[in-house]
Amino acid sequence: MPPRELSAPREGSQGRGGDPAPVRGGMDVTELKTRFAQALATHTGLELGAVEAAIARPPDLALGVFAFPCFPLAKTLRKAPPAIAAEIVASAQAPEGTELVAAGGYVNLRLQPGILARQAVESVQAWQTTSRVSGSGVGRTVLVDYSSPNAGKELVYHHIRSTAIGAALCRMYEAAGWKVEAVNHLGDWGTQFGKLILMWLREHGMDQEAALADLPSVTLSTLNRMYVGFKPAAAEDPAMEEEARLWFARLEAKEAFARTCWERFIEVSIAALNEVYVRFGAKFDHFLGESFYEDKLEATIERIRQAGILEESEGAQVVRVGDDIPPCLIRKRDGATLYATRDLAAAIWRHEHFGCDRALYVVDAGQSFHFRQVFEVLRRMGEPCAHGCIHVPFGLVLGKGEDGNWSKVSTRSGTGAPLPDVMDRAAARIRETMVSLAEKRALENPSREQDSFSDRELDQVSEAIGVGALVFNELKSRRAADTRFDLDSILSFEGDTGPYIQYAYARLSSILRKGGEVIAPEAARWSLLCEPETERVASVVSQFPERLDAAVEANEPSVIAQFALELAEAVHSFTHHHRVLEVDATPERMLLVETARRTLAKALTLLGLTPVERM
RNA sequence: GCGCCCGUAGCUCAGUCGGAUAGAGCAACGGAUUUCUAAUCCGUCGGUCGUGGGUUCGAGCCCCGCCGGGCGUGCCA
Repeated sequence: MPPRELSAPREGSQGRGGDPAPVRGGMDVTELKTRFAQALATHTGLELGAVEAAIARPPDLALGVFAFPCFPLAKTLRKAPPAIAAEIVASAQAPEGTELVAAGGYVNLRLQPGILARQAVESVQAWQTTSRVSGSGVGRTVLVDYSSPNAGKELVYHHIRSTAIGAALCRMYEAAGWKVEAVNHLGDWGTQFGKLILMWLREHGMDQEAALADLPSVTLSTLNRMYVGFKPAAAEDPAMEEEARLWFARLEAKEAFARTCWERFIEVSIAALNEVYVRFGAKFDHFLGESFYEDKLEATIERIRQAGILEESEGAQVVRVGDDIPPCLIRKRDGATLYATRDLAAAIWRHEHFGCDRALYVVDAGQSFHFRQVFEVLRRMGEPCAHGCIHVPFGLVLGKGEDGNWSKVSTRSGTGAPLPDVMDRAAARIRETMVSLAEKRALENPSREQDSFSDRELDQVSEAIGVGALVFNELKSRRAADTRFDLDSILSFEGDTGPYIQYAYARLSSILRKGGEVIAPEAARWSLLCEPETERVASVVSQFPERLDAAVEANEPSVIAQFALELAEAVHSFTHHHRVLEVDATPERMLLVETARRTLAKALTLLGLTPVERM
């Protein structure tokens, strides 16, 4: 029985050269917020923490960078909020480089021209030198269990969801200072391997020696062919079902022939998986499949028994986990163990070997129930790993059916198609677009010098944009939402898409290429970076660390995806409104362009997209 | 039946700790190219935030009821 069936799979930055100058004398965003809070606290008699918690961001950057609502004070002070705001502004001292403005019931903190840009530049320099965007996770370890497909089968499109989310989470945690252990809980055990062994034997006339000798020729498509072929073959010869079960029993008994075949099948599967994983930068520190825990199950059950929570119920062994949900099945009536048993053994083993503070299970929302049970059993066992276990659920990948309605995975809509094939198709479509666009440009503007691409570059760029577009589509919405597979809108250069962000990055890169050297921040005339479009870029850039922290705490890659979109929009607006090269403010604008570019590259990389210099 | 998730513009979605006029993209319509990539930008149109109560100075957000949809629910994984 395959673990985690189709509908339920478990599933570099390119900064420019040049050493960033050391940051000094600057004030980053959080520091500024604290100073603002201090100024307010002394004049309101409120606790610093309470003030800091109340501070919000105004809806419009023109109002300021921070806002303090005075409404809650109205009752105690017995004054109208606008009057309170006016009083605070009159008496409190604004931090250096800022001014306080009363607006309605709010006290807003406004920055002097260019301060925002300076903050952005210094913020990026700070995280660039430590190569970590935020330090909130330093000293802690997180284990991320993701992708976790069945061995012996090809990845199909919907596997992209767990893989993209999990891989992004790994990089996000790393960027926040965590030590990350990425684990692939491969479905590498069960009767399906009895079927594969039997099929392989049949293909060699039931001659074990011949079958063994031919093992090196096994590829993923061999496995796939046998997997698909078993059902029709067994329909003709019903005895095969029993034979397959027998072969799995021999595998469990470590019988040499079965074991050797199985090892080769797993080896081929992992190699094939890695070929796909590398295309979205998914990496695993450990492939620890279900088979790995087989010899640890009895000890796990013994531990449950010793905790005094194992009960007999209707012939099975169970643990009661609450009044509102059914008990967690540990051992079936026939003595066999279950999915939950393996997850319990895995949770305990992993915690003992990796010492992780947090363990994420990036598995679809359909298995919420299962994880609730497993985590509750761990808690009742008194296992220390229990409190750090977090199920990170996500919605379905929907495809458009022939009737035009969105529905679950199916081969026809493309969501059940092999994942590498879809990636190839996406890359090919981007390649076509690039070529036809180049032709169009040459026609419309024959005098202008056009970028030309070698075949190799064209391949690399279209791969990065095409695959990146697929990944971005899976990450841009909240995990809980279902995503929709519609290649046309995914690959569009317009709207909330990967290519739109890539284009912003390529534009910035192009400007930097043509602009040459970037000045040191110490030499910058900050007040020249004061237009609304310029400040918008600076504002978004300077929010990166806090947004990353929020994303990590919520285990939500979409927070980073939305951030990347916001930054891309700000960048497009900026480059459209303001010339960077050959103007008075060129040195300063170049500095901002470089800062935005580095930030965009980092955000894209966190999500699993490869930034492209030209497109 | 019970549990979990979801319901925001015609469509797809954001909306942070409850805070200022609920924001984007697509679609539709109208503009912008002597300009570093127009794969872009700017504007117009479009909302009883499913619904009825409650808490609050203030609710898309919190609480309760109802309606609609999805997923799950004892020997699969």
